[in-house]
Amino acid sequence: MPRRYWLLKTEPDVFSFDDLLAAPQQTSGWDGVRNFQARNFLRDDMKVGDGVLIYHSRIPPMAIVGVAEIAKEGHVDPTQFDPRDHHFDPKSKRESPQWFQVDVRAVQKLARPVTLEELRGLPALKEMALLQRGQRLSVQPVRKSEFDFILKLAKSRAQ
DNA sequence: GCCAACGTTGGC
DNA sequence: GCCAACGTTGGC
Repeated sequence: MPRRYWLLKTEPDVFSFDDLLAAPQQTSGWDGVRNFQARNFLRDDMKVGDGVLIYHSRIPPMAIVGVAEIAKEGHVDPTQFDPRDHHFDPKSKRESPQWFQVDVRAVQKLARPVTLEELRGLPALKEMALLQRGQRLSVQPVRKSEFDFILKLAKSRAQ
């Protein structure tokens, strides 16, 4: 099975790439995802060693800011059972959990953020999920060509 | 803060 | 199973 590539969105005021770098072993559970399509990627498709782009949404500058990798494959997201947690799901039963997470380990911060604005209009990325109209999935597959292109972009125009 | 896009819920 | 109402995402 060849290595696959993904993009994970996060709101940096909630959890940023710097927070991931500061975590023990630079690793964190990617919990709180409450969308079935995204859940299926987390539970079924992500494998240890897969490459991950971390994207900051909502707070400007919206940008891809770092690279990570899958450190642990899909396992139960405990926040679904915690009534005090923002992501609590009263419909989730312990014997049949609905929501899953992976563990993600930081690999490197990009030399500079690659902004959404910059990504738009690049022919090499015109099919990238992040850039499609109306998309809002927080867990997205990324092509190897797109992953490599973005890493090169971050280096080539680094200040 | 606005609102388009889209996912989910629930009445029927 | 349909679909209107509602809630959320996330760029602007």
